[in-house]
Formats: sequence, C-alpha cells, structure tokens
Amino acid sequence: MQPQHQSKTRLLDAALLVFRSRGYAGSTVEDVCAEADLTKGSFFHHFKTKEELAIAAAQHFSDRADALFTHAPYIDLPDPRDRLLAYVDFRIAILKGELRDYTCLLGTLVQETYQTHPAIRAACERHLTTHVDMLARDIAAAKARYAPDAAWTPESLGFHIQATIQGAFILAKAKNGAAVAVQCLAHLRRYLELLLVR
Amino acid sequence: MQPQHQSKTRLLDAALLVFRSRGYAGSTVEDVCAEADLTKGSFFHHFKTKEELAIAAAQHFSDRADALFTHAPYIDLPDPRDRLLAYVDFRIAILKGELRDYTCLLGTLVQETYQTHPAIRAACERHLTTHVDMLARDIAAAKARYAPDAAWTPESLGFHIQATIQGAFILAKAKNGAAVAVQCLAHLRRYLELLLVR
DNA sequence: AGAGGCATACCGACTGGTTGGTATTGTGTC
DNA sequence: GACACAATACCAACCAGTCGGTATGCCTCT
Repeated sequence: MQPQHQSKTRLLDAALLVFRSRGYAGSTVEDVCAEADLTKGSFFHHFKTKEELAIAAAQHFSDRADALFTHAPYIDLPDPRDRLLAYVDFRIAILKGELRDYTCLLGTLVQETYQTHPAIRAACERHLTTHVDMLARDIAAAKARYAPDAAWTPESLGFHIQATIQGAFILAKAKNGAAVAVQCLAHLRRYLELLLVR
Repeated sequence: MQPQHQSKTRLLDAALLVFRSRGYAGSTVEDVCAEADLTKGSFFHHFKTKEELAIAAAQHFSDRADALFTHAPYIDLPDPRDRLLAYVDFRIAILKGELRDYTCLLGTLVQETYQTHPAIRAACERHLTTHVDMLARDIAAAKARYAPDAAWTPESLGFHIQATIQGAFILAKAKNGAAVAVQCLAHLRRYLELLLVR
C-alpha cells in the first residue's frame, strides 16, 4: 500500500468508530468528520460518496484485523488444534473496553445495507470470507489430524465460528456489556474441543 | 391485549418487513406507510414517533415468534433433549423465502440502535431474553437428565444458541442466501448432541 | 536562488432534496 | 354531533454533496 495521507487514514479510523457506534444510515458524514477533526471539504476531497467511505472502511477494518490475527502470539503453536483454540481464547481476551472498540464493522454494515447498498454488501462478504478462509486452513489441518472422518467441512466450521462471534456481538449490544459474549465464545471453544478430540 | 385496529396491525406488519430489509435509520416512515398502503396521517394517528413504532414492532415480532414456537409441532415431545434438537431443526426448516421474511427484527434493530436509542435497545434485550428463558427451561430439563454435572449453565447455552442464530442471519445477509445459515445451525445441532449425550 | 505555474490538501458556506412530525380537513359510525 | 380514523398539505430541520476559494509544497525554467 502506498503511503496514504494521514488525513485519509484519520477519516477511515473515525469511520470505524462512528459506523460501529451508530450504524451506516445512522451516521452522518459530519459525524465522521468531527471524530476525525476535519471538515466536509476535506472529506469529499478524499472520498466521492459516503458509500465509498463505507467500502474503504471495510477494507481498512479487514487490513487491521489481518494484521492483528497474523501477528497474534498463538500463531507459533505447532498443533493446529491448539492454534484454533487459542484463536477463540484470543477473541475472548480482546472483548475489553467499549463496544465500539471490539465489535465487527463488517457485521454491522452488512446487517443494515445488504438490501440497499449491494456494493457494501459485496465488500463485507469478501472480507468476511477471507477471514474464514484463514481460519479454515487451521481447521483443515486440525481435522486431518484429529477427526479425519467427520462429516463436516472445514469451511462450514469456519463460518460457524464466525457466526457465533457475530451473534455474540449482537447480544453484547443488546445487554450493553461483553459478559454474555464471553459465555457464548466459551461454548464455542467447548464445541471445538469436542469436535477435535485429542 | 384489547383488539387493536386493523390499520395499526397492518402498520406493524409493514414495519417488520421494512425494518428487516433496510434497517431502522435506513427506513422512512413513508416506506412503512407505503408497505401498509396507508398515509402518514394515519401513521401518526397510531404512533407518536418512529421510535415508538420500532418498540411496538419489537413487541409485535416477539408476540408472533412466541406464537410460532409455542405452537410448533415438537413441543409435545416428551424428552427435553428431543425438543431442543427439534427446535434447531425447526429453525433450519423456516429458513425459506426472502431474507426479510425469516431474519430477526430484534437483532437487526439492536445492532444499529444500541447506542443511539436506548429505549429500542432495552425492548430488544427484553424480548431476546424472554425467548432465551423459554429455551433455558428445556435446556435445564435436558441437562438434569443427560449432563447433570456439566460446568455450563442452561442460561448461557440458551444465549449461545441465540447468538449462533443471530450470527447465521448476518452471514446469510452477507452471502445473500440461507445456505450458509443452514450449515451454521447444523453445527449448532451437533454441539447440542455432543453436550447432551444419550 | 527565485519566480512562475501547477497539483494536492483543506476549508466552510451553500443548495436541493429528503424526512420526521404537525395542522387541517374530510369521512364513516355510534 | 361526538369520536375515531384517514388523507392531504405543509413545515422546519437535517444532510449528502457542491463549489468557490485559500494554503502549501513541488517542479521547471531562467
């Protein structure tokens, strides 16, 4: 990536927070500008439309997540099963602070725009699938070792993990706290342990 | 509940569809009126504000869901474990037609309004929790019979089930089809089978 | 070095369409 | 005629996007 201007990055970071707090339609361009300490003039210099911002923000979020998970401490574990369980532990561990700091932009965006903004939907689908593909590699390796004959596919389990995480965020929003999400991911971890028996 | 006017019910039914298609902020009052074949004059006769509509729609949705699940065929099954598995099967079976016909209004609403509309958030939390409580009764009975010493609580498993369903809806929206949701719920069913061993 | 020219970045007032909500006026029913 | 319901017209606020303008840096030609 060529070094993009600091202001553009500030706008994207602001968009992550604002969209995750108020949703897409509920956020105004000026909300994002205020969060980034810039003006609308500057905003429309960098982005043609609000929709373009959302698509760029999805990419930005995905890049950040990639960096986070590919540099997480557990990637060095030799056993793919251990890596998978550590991934869930890691996802539990980062459920700290405000909801807008740890919830998923992609889930938030796609939920409310899947029907009205096909381009945003497609971007979210792409990034979510990329993340699941990453998971599915470890899952496939773990399955080969611990449950080679099981009926389920690695990809389907990857999506299941992703679904549980997304749903945990919704419940956390409903209950205004991460506790319920922690419980859900604990169940998810238990499922993985039961599927991949040592 | 006293017999409410037909037009009010039409508006509520319309709100279910419109909010699930376009979200809360993305829907206009006139969208709902058009779907219900009424005008704004009539709308504001029945509801003071758009927010009040959303809260009433959450109640309406919850009532419908209650009716659906308390009259589902499987409630007669004697074994609570069977009832629980049949519940998941039933949830899989109703993933037909358009997304706006089977996704959950509560998850959609709370996702984008938890920060900006506390009253809507609270309504969604209440109805979601009620549904989980209903599940938790069967879970508790099944746990007592098949896994009395397990570490998890019935309530936490109820929320986990709910989370997986909500997340499956998000993925279905991202992929524009129910297939991925079916796979997710199949994993959920497998987890329940593994937890409650006959 | 310095003048001139040009592109990028940024600002903030403005516009035109939209939208939640109101006021007013029917209309059917008891 | 009182009341509930519904339709139309309307208003004020809001918001995405525009536009004219300024500041700053960079390149080129002398």
